[in-house]
Amino acid sequence: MTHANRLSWKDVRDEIHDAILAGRYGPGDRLPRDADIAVEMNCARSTVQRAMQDLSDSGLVERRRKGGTRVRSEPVTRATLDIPITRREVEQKGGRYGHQLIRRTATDAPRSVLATFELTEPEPMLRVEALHLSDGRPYILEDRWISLRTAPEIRDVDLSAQSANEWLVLNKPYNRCDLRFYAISADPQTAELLQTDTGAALFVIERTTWIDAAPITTVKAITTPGYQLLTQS
Amino acid sequence: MTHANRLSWKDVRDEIHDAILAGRYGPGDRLPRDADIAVEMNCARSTVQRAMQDLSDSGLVERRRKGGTRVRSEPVTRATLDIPITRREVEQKGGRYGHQLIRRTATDAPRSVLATFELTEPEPMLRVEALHLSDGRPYILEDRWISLRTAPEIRDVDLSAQSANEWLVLNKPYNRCDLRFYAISADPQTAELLQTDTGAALFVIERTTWIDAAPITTVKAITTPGYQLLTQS
DNA sequence: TAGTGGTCTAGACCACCGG
DNA sequence: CGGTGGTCTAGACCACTAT
Repeated sequence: MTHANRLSWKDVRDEIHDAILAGRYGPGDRLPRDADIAVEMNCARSTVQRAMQDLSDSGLVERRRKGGTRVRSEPVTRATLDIPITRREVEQKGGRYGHQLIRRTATDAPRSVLATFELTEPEPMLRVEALHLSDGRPYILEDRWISLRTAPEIRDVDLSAQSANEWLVLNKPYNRCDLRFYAISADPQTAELLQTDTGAALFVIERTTWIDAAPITTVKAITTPGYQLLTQS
Repeated sequence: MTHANRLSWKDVRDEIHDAILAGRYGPGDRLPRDADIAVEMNCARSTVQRAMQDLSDSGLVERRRKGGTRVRSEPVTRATLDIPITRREVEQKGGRYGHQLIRRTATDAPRSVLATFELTEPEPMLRVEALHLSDGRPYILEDRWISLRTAPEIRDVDLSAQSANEWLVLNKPYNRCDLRFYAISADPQTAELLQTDTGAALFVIERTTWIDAAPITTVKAITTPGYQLLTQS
């Protein structure tokens, strides 16, 4: 006779997952304590803990000390996005990457940019407008603001040789990153730069980064028509 | 004299994180084995493992058995998105939620929908077009296909009382979910339903779900102008 | 303050995969 | 095959928070 195989945390996770989906626990219901589940399933408590951590990460349950584990009452679709640096993205699609520096201006940040960074005091910044190319054709138009307090070295970087995108990724690590997605209609100037029609619907990715509370950069990346962003499968 | 405080896995993570950012390990470089780091930092190997798991989840390093831990050579911005059910989203913004069933059609899936599900055989489906409202005004227009093989019960649901969105979330759990984001120009019909102008730039969220290999639903959610999707902070 | 999840430890064995 | 990460265990203590 063979004894039962040892349970893995994924087995525990799936069992609890199925129990919730089967309706044995409804939204808001409290699950048994980890320790009790461990006894019931004949495994160590840390194995249950590992399973619960995963269920919590994926948004199915919520855990609180003393409060126990509860099924999330408001279900969400939770997904992970990977946004590569633009050069890498172009090359992975089989294109030849290039970029053009359009304009480079040192100036104080306008109010809208300060608001994005959650700042109230004036901040000296470098504004960089650049175009990323795939096989010589426009791919992404970026309008970027970089804090000269947090990243003064950017003054001495030749941004026509290396895109601000890449320099920052390699030299200015961040702690916090906010993303924002939406659609805009191409204004005449944008349309011309992206070689498309005025009024075309364009997908926009805004990214803002900080190191601790210090602002690093905020960028509005305006993509060409047809661009799609996919989740990791 | 007090002895040094015990290290937490976050301390270990931050230390390694900083070492990478400071350039002590460059893209593609191999880090020491977990066991060595544990000795060096005077903690258990499992603590290092926990720290590394986090760094791996966040995309900074890649780990392989026998191959060791390496700094990811192509940096990515990794972010987590929470997409709530529409009713909840509207209510959270302080709006009054409503929805209208526009059309409901049982038919075989067209080729484009089959392709989305990665199917080659014909599949009977229910197509549901509906409008989500906030304070009586259009909020999201959804064009949804539901597999009648996987979710036959949907035939008997009154979709004017409960949106397909909510019924599915509560009754048809999924295993796999693909998301896709892009922008479109409003065609005349869409513009009328969303009470906006033809040609307006609209942000679109496409979501496709499966249970194991079986298709459940695919939905194209067309948002009203100005809609933005944000990451969790 | 007591109950629950969160973490650390030390040791063991397993699973994967590069050489 | 051997080296490395992945996981399990049993036990201990800590940290948060509901009651």
